[in-house]
Amino acid sequence: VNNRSRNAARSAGARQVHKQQTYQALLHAALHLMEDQSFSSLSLREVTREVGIVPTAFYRHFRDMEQLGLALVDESFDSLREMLRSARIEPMPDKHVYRHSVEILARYVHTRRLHFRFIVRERYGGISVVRQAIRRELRLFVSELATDLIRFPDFSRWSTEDVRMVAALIVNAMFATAEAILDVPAERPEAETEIIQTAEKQLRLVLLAVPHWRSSTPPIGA
Amino acid sequence: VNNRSRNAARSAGARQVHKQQTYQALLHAALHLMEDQSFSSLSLREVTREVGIVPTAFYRHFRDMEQLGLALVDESFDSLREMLRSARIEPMPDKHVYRHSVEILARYVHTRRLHFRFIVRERYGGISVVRQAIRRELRLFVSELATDLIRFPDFSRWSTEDVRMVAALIVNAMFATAEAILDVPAERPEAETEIIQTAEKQLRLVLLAVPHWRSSTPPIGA
DNA sequence: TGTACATCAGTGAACGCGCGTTCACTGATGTAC
DNA sequence: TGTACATCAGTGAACGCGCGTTCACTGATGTAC
Repeated sequence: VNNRSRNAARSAGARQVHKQQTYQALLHAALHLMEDQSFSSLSLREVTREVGIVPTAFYRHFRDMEQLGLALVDESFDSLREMLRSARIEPMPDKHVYRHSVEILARYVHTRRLHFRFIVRERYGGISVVRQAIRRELRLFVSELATDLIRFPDFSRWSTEDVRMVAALIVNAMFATAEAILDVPAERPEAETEIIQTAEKQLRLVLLAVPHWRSSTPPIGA
Repeated sequence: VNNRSRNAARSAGARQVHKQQTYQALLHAALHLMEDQSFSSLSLREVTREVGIVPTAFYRHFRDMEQLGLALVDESFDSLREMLRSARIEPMPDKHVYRHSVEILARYVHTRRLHFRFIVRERYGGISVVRQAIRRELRLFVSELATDLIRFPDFSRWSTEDVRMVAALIVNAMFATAEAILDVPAERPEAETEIIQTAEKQLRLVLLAVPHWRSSTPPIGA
């Protein structure tokens, strides 16, 4: 008997499963409602209405909207990290490495549209707590990209700080590209091609400079 | 008599002057209140309360908050253009052109703090009408910078499109830098030095690539 | 397996509040002669 | 300059509305034996 109850507690019961579904529905409803508005102008009642539960049920899942916002930051950065992992794993054609990288970005912007939109929208704009959380995650994200870059021979003698500088530049360009793709009007899908071409050129330009770089604050011994 | 009335109408009467002052006070109050919140979460009543007029008096100046937002876009981009003009007019030391450019940016971020914050915050985040207006102004701003760049010998054989691509990259890095400066905590002012150094390096890196660039879509005849 | 009790996701009524907007108004400023 | 009328920035009361949050509740699911 004791065993059975322990197992029931360990594996998810019907109640737990259902709660988890509502939780996910709240996150998705919030992202979905951000089509035409920012997170800060989203109301608790709107979100619960979209999910189909009563406003007070919200408090079974989050203390307030701020906490929901933080959950969205976590979920959205999971998508970004997955993108980075794709870029690492997929075979990179030496010839078209820039094109291929930008295409991975474009693909994730489409499949994880709501997550990208959330980060782009709330990165500078929204409520303080969410903005801080995004800023923190973004710093980690830049570091992860820097770690990837440093493996390439061109960066082998670079200082950590300078690699981060390049990574930050690329991440900024990447987000501007993501925003541009998100903004392509439905009636002009061909606009995306131009955006991708521009992003590819920007990436190519930045990495073209790398072999010629000489830091103004060279590492000790240089 | 007729003359006098015409002159009175032409030169600003006391009433006109006072109305203009209230108008400016509304714009400034809105920018000021955006310290801890975005424009979309700003209420008409908050703004009039800050100015010290009754809510209904707002309608003597703007049809609604959206119109006030558009006025803020115009005013803010005037500040940005003034910055570009500074960069054109001031003598550029050949040796430290990157450092100097970034310092002009930093100076304007401080003197026009509220305008920069407004653009950075509302560029991706806020209400649609304001976002569209910023996007439009930003495209013009990129073109203006491209026109400035194209005067430099390194860009002489570049296509217009490619110069715009570089200008857009620089403007994005510039805004990321502006945001970072705006975000420097009051108790750590020395953080700004690092931000400026990074921005300078990014600018140097991008322009280092320029002489080595070969467009993948070369102009006819190349 | 069956029963008695505990848990807890979701309900529904109620609250006080700040909001945008309407309307008729006031009184200082401007205009006409 | 003086007077009579027009303009219009700002006033103040009032409205209906959606909001976040409280509270006591219900009833399906879970637990103990």
